[in-house]
Amino acid sequence: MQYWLFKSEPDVFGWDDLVAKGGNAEEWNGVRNYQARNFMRAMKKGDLGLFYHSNIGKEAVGIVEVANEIHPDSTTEDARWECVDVKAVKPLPKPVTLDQAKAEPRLKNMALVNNTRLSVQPVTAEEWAVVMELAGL
DNA sequence: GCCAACGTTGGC
DNA sequence: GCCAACGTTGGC
Repeated sequence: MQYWLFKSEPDVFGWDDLVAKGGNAEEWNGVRNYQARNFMRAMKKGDLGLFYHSNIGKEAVGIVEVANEIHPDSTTEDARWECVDVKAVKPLPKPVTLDQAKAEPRLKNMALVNNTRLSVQPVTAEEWAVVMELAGL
């Protein structure tokens, strides 16, 4: 069981959009970065992830689950690009902001803090536990 | 809206 | 295989 973080601009596709799928899986397409794709390749069905809003909000707002493992990205003909499917699990009672993550010493090594441009990234079990604590779970 | 960081592309 | 040019992301 691994933990991940998925970034999305909420004005393009936000947490509310995923929740609106009613628990159905949504293709996490549009990733055009090898590092991010490689992380998706490593994902297993049932892995959990944070849903993070970039630009607007800059906070983790919900928990998602990997519903389907890596497969071709339906939005491109380019076979290099693959993606997983995710579904909404539950919202965070208290969203965890980027500022909070930066201010929290136990999260100082998070990719979210150090590698801002990486749109799909791993989260350690320790970091996950801290985020859950900050989120009120 | 700007800019820094970073990744990719393409000429040599 | 190097590196300059360019494009994109995302915080501010």
